Amino acid sequence: MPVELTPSQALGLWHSVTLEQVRVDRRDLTLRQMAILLQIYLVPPPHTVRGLAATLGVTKPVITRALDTMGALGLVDRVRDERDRRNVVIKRTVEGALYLEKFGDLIINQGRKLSL
Amino acid sequence: MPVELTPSQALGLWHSVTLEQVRVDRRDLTLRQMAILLQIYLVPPPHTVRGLAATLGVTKPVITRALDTMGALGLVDRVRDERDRRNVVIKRTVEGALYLEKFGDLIINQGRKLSL
DNA sequence: GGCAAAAGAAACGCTTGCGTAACGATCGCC
DNA sequence: GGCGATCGTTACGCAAGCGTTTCTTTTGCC
Repeated sequence: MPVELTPSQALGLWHSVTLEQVRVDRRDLTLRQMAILLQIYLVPPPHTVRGLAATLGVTKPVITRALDTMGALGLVDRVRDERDRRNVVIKRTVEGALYLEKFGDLIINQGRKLSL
Repeated sequence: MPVELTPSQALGLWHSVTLEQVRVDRRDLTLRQMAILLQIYLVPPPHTVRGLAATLGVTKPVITRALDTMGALGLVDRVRDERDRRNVVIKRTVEGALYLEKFGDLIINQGRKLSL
């Protein structure tokens, strides 16, 4: 079931959601951090640094840094993979799930408000 | 005409758009910069630093810096208001309009691809 | 057991953004 | 004409992100 949007609706939705998010959230995640967070929570695990780097098309340190930051915010967690101790498996957290749930509600609510 | 989205659709849309934007765009605007850009292009002018700061709920230097950056990228332009020379009027640019047009297309296309 | 390959992190120098505070230019108004 | 208020910018010290390179740990394989 695709979502059909007009150009006005598409940008209008992004506009209102972005605006509201800036107003409400002190954390101000970057676009990359948001992409990583959504990837972790919407795509079935396991997630590794290397895998995320490949998916996003960025270098590994970018992922490491983003995980540092979002880990400090409690949005994700890192656990060493015991079966291959070179790997780190990125874990979801309750707080991260709540964060995205709230964000999803924001999108839905702003979508409903779209007039044009 | 509101846009009705399920939670999966809302976050899924954000996920795919964000991901694609990270992969494609080297500019990597922050959330605040994006909010400012959309505000400038979607809301009727005139736009001032003070007005944008109030709308976003941030301080004026935040707007000044964002305009510096986006100005250097050619996405916006600044012109002194001749009727009240304290004011600066923020102007749209062709490049900025193109940027958002492309971004809108991205949203629409990713919306169409949504499956669940 | 030895060694190249792989994964993630850390180090480096740099750029950009932040919040607060101070500043210069311009206005309105008495 | 003077003067407080307003607008946008700049300065400051700091935190966070960047790309590249290097390092450490661990693996797989001969």
